[in-house]
Amino acid sequence: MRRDIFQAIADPTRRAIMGLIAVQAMTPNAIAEHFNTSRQAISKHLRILSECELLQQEQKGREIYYQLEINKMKEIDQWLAQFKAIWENRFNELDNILATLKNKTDENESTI
Amino acid sequence: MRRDIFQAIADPTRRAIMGLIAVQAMTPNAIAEHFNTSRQAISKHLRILSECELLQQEQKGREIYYQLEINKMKEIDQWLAQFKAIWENRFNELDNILATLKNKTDENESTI
DNA sequence: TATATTTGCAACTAATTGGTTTCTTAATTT
DNA sequence: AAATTAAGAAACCAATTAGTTGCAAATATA
Repeated sequence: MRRDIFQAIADPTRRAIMGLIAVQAMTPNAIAEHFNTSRQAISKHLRILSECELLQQEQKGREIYYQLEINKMKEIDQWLAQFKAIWENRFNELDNILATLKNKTDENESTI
Repeated sequence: MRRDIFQAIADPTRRAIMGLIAVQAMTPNAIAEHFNTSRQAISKHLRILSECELLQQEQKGREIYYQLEINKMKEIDQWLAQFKAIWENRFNELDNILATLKNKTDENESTI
């Protein structure tokens, strides 16, 4: 049952939960009200997110407020960086091609 | 069998495949040599990636060269943007607090 | 033409997943 | 003190998943 953050975000309900508690901490019951599934199902999702260290929790009486541990999300960004490097590089290459084409056009224009 | 890009990247083998063919196109056999699993298993992963529109393929004789469709990866970046906005915002807030603290210190120093 | 190679597809299996129901614990309210 | 509320845990179920084995189609080579 080794879980990682990529498995955590694979489920659409979990992604929705993450969006919900990204800014504001919420209790499991409050979260469950936003979905069609049972509180227990949400509770299991919260446990999975928790195992991935994606949650902060604060107990207040018998309520537990969960909030997204936003710093953990940087791990996805870091993984994505290798691909971002490629698409930005290709964009720059395209940029160079366009610039070269433009220069050639300018040269042609100057000979008119 | 509705697949999305988040499910595609949930599997560690698939993420490894993606890293492998991000820069250079490769055949299924060549990809499979990098892993402990069978060629058929890799083939299934490629099919899943394909269904998520994460692959470009080019047939050359009886070989098929697969390459990552890097533009599709931007979808993850777009989803991540909402969280990035939060962590950058919090960083700026921290920045402001530090700046305020520094100003106060400067004021105190000027009264010495 | 016969054989070998590359690949995809279908059927099957074991493990995992997301969900439900039921139960327990702990904290509040009446 | 009794009833209610919030939440986690365990047992179970249907669906999905990642993998295997076996096979068929297409291309290349002898």
